[in-house]
Amino acid sequence: VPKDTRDRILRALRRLLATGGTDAVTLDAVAATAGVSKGGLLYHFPSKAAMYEGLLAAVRDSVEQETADATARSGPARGFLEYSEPTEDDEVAFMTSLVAAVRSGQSADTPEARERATAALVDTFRVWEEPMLGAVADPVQAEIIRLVGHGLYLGALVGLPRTPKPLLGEVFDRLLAPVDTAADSANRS
Amino acid sequence: VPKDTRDRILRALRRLLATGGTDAVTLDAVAATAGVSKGGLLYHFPSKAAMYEGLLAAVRDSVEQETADATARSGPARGFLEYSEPTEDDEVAFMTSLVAAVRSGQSADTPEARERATAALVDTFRVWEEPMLGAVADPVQAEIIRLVGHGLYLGALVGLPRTPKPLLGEVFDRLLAPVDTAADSANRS
Amino acid sequence: VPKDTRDRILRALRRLLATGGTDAVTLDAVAATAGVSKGGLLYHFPSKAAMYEGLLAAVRDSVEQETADATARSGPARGFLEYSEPTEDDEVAFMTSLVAAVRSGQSADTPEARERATAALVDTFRVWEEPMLGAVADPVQAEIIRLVGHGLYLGALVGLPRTPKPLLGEVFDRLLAPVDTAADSANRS
Amino acid sequence: VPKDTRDRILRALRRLLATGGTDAVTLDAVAATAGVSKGGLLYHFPSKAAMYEGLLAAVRDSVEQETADATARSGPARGFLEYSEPTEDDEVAFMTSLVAAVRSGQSADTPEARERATAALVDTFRVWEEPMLGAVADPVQAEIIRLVGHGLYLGALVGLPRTPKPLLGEVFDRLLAPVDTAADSANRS
DNA sequence: ACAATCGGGACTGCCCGTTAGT
DNA sequence: ACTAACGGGCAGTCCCGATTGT
Repeated sequence: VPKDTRDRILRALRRLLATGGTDAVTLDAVAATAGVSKGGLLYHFPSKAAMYEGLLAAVRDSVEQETADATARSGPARGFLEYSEPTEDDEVAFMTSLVAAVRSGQSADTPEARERATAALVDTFRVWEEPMLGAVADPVQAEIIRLVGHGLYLGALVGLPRTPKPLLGEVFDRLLAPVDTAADSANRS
Repeated sequence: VPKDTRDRILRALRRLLATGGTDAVTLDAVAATAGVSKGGLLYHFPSKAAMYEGLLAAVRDSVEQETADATARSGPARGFLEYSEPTEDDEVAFMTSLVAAVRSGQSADTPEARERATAALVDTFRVWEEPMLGAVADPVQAEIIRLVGHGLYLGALVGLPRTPKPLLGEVFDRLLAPVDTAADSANRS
Repeated sequence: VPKDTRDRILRALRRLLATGGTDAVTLDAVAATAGVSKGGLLYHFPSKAAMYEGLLAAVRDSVEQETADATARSGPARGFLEYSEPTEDDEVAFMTSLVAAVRSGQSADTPEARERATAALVDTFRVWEEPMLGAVADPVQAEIIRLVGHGLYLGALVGLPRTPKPLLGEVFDRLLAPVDTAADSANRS
Repeated sequence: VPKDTRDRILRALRRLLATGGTDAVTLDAVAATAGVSKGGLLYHFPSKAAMYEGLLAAVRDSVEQETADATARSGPARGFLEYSEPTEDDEVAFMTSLVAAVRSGQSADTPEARERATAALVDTFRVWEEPMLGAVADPVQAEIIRLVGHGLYLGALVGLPRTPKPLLGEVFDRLLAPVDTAADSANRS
C-alpha cells in the first residue's frame, strides 16, 4: 500500500516535533521513526521543506475537523474558546515547534516556499476562527473573543503559566454573556 | 573598552534574528556581522547559549523600560494594550525568532540552560503585564485584558493580518470602559 | 517499436552531455529528458556504463559516416583537416564531455568496462584518421597532418580561441602542397 | 607553519587526480591524503571549486617555469615540441583529469567560477606557447608547430598510442628545418 | 516494455568550539 | 582582548540500482 508510507512519514514528523522540537527533526530521524530508509523518504518528499508543506496541509485539515467538533459540542463561540485553551501537552509542544519551524525558516528552502508555509499557517488560524466569527453578531465582541482565544494560545506557545480553571470559567462567561442569547437562538432555529 | 564589543555582538545577534531567522544565527555570522573574529566572540560569550542568555537579559531590560514609558504615556491598562500591538516589523520578526530559538532549544546546550532561557522569556512577559495587573482591580477584567494583549501579540508572531485600526480602537474602549474611572482617579491622585 | 525508445535515450544522453557536462548525467535526468521512467531506462540499459557503451558505439558509427562524407567532398587529406576543425559548438561540448566521462571513469563500473570504453574512443579516432593515412604516401607528412588535426581538436576541447580562418587556410595549403598532386590524381582516376 | 598546509592540500589534490581521476577527488579523500581534517581543509578552501582554482593557479605557474627550462635547454621552438610530448605517465593522467574536471563542471559551483576555471586553463596553454610563438618568425609555420604540439597532447589526453620515437624525430626535424637558422641566430645574438 | 516505490550509501559543506599564538 | 588555524561531527540530498507491479 503506497499511500500508507506518506502518512507514516508525516506522523513521524509530528511526533518528533512534539517530543524533541525542531532540532530533533532530521531526515535520518524522520526516516527511522517512520520505518523507511532515507531514500524512500526523499521519494515521497524531495526535500525537508516539502515535508513541512505536507504536514501543514494535514494540520489545516485536522484543525478544520476539530473545530467543527467543538462547534457541535458547545456552539461556535464557546467552542472556539474551549478549543483555544490547549488540552494535551503533546499538541501544544507540537504546534509550538511547528510555528517555530515555519517562522524560523527551517521549513522552507526558497522565499516562495516560506511564503507558502506562512500562508498555510495563517489559513489554519482562519479555519479555526471561522465558525465563531460567523456566529457572533457584534463585530467588536467577536474581535475580543478572537483575541482572547489567541491570547490563550500564545501563553501556551511561550510557556507562560496557565490561567487557573475557575478564573478562566469566569472569563468565558463574561465574554459570552452578551452572545449566548443570540447564539442559543441561532442554535435552536 | 571591553563593553563596546559585547554590545556590538548582541546587536549583531539581534539583527540576524530579525532578518534571517534562527537559522541565520551561526557563530561565524554573528562574528562577521559584529566585526569580530570568532575567537573574539567566544571570548565574550563562551558558547552560543551564553550569547542568547545575554540577549534575553537585555531584552527583558528594554521591555521593562518601554513598558514604563507606555504606562507614563497612557496609563497602565491602555498602555499595556497599546504596547501589545507591535509597531515595527523588525521588532516583531526579532521577537518571533527569539521565541522560536528559546522554545526550540537552539538557545540552550543543557536542560538547565533551557530552563533558564524559558524562565527569562516568561519573566519578560511578566514585566510587561505587571503594571496593568496592578492597576486593574477586577481580576476577571484584568485577565481578559491580559489575554487580548497576548492575542494581539500572537497574531504578529504567526503572521496574521492585523486588526484594522478603527475596530481595534473600539475593542480597547470597550475593554477599558469599566476600568478607566479607577485608572483616571489613580492618575489624578 | 522498441528501437525508438533506445534512440530517444541515447539522444537524451547526448543532449545532457552537451549542455550540462558529465555531472548533469544522472539516470533520473536522462530518463526525464528522454520521456521515460527510470525503470524504463534501466530496461534498455541495465546500468549507466551500458548506456555509455551504447553511446560510444553510436558515435563511432556517425564519425565513420561523416568522415566518409568529408572524404567524398574534399578528398581524404583535406577532408580530414576540415573535419578536425569542429563546426558546431554543441558537438564540441558533447565530445569534450564524452572524453571527460570516459577518461575519468564515470562511464565504467568495472576496469574491463573502462578498457572497453577507452578502446571505443581510440577506435573512433582511428576511423577518423584512416582515410587520410591511407592516402598520404609520405609517413612523416601524414603524421604531421594527423597531429595538426588533433591539435585543432584539442583547442576546441580545452576552449582555446580558434585559429582565424585566413591563417588556417594558409596552414592547410602548406600542409597539403606536397600531397595534393597525389591526392588529385587519385581523385581523378 | 600555516602556509605549508595549503600546499599539502594542493599536492594531495594533484596526486588524487593523477591516480584516481576526478571521481577520486572527494573532500574526505583530499583531507586524508593531505593529513588534515575536513574542517581544516575547508578553512583554507571554502569549497571544492576554490580548491580547483588554487590548483589551476599553481599549475599555471609550474608550466611557466618548465617552459622556461625547456626553452633554455633546446631553444624556444624545439623546446615547445619536446615539452608537448608528455614524458611522465603521472603528469599525463593528472592533466587529463584536470581538464576533465574543469570542462565537466566539477571544478565550479557557479557559472562565473566555471568561466574563471576555463580562463585559467587557456592561460596555461598560452604560457606554454608564448616563447615559441615569439621566436618563430613565419606565422604559418608557427601555427603548424603549435597545432602539432597540441596534437601530441591530445593523443595523450584521449589515450591514443604514441607516435614512435624515430618518426617523431623526423617530424620535429622537418617542422624545425625552416626555423632553426633564425632561432639559432636569435640564440647567438 | 514500462512505471512506481524503496534501500543503502556517498558526498558536500556547514557549524561549534578548541588550541596555539600574539 | 583578540586572531588564525584546525578538529570532529553531522545534516541535507542526490544518486544508482533492485524490487515489485502492471
